[in-house]
Amino acid sequence: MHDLKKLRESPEYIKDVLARRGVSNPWKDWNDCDGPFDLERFFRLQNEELSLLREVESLRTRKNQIAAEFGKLKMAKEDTTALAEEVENLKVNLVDKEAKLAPLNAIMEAAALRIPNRLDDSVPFGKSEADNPLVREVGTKSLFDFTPKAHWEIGERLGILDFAAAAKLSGSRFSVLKSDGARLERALISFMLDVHVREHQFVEVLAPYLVNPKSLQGTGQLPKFREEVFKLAQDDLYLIPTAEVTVTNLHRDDLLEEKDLPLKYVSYSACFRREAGSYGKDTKGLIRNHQFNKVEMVYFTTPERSFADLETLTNEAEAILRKLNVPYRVISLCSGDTGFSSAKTYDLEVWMPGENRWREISSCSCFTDFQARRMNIKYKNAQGKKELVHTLNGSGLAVGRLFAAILENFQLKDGSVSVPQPLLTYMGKDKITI
RNA sequence: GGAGGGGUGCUGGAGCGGUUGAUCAGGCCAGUCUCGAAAACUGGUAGACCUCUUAAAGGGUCUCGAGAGUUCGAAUCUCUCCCCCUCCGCCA
Repeated sequence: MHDLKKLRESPEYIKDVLARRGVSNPWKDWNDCDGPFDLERFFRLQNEELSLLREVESLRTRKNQIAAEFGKLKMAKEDTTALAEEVENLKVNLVDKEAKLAPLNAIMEAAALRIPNRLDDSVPFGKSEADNPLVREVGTKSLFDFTPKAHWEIGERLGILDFAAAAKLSGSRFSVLKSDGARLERALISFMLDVHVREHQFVEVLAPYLVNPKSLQGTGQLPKFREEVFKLAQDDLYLIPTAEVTVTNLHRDDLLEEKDLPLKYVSYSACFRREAGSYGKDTKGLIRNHQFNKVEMVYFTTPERSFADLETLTNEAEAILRKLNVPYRVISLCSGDTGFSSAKTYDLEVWMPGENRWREISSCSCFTDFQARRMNIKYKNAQGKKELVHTLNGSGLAVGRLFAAILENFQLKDGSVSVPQPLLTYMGKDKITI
């Protein structure tokens, strides 16, 4: 969420925010307000809201004065009928004005929640993922003297992936891991957590998978991505789409100390996404499941260093791929492809020889103060002043996709898969065979 | 699920319906003292928003778990909801 005062005082600011994203009307698809909503209406309602607020406040001022005088008169046993009469008329007016103001407040807040974060100057302009510039490519793609298979073929043949069983249990876009598959998944989770905790000084967190709507709003999943999250209707609870939600909300309404920043957390969690609107896309394998495992990294930092921290965070995610020797590339998301709450995002993509394409495996973003403002997360700076923190997060990494990348990159001609060296102690073997 | 207790500022803890945004203590910050520190003493210590000013200061509104109500006036009374704690039952 943006600073409301800034939005009001500077139409130029909001126009700049939108222009950077190439968005002309952030409310285009907004259906919960009566009638079309655009910038013009936004500013008009803002003015109405403000003048109404001033009226309400001055009426309340008088009301409070009357109450105080009333008390004094009562104490002195003097006549209060004149005041009683005045306040009675005043209240009729006040109630009327307040009744007009409340819905206006609500609609303006909802409108403000739909304005995306301001992109950093370094974010390249572009329309779609086709315009994302390559930052670097690391590792070399293996040469196969056979046609490499897709991970679902390898996995099913080895008996470590069972999509038929998953369909029986739950439906499409789920997976069942068995034997060395289950163990590999667990190995990857442990390995990544260990690297981040031991080598990158993260604090490990294990948090609930069910959260209240307020937590989802804090990180910006609501109201914008309502369609994406699973909701438990009876309880007003939601399944987290990422551990970013729980970990970032850990410090909601907190006041942090500057000396403790950056605070670095890493959390494993299962993640749940409805994947509405992606029917028929990536229906096979582990790439796009309703439930998947992910190790997530979160930073709470200062405005001065947040973009430098984004480089560090990205590098920390990359470290996993370098250690495993999986070829990958880093791309910088262009304006059209950067997420709603993010000011700048790097994506990590791994090479999938079976599919002959790159696949996103991590997304590292700097949210500036966009999330912190909604969550009211501040820190005391050197001058003792309270200031909003900056938040960052990145996958470190998506486990299912990494699982798939390992099967595809380290598959052998005989259908077995060699286990990368760092995973040997976790797997207890160097090869997955039938 | 049953019975009971409780939610107040950074923390603890007060608060007959009337200058109580809130006594007091602790913490924290600053100052005095000191070579320095401790102790002692003095002062300061909520946030959001509106308004005013070049700025500082000032004025105003709202906030005592959340929401609604009673009243001229609510932290204080009423209702609903949420959360926490204790005991019993059930349970991984």
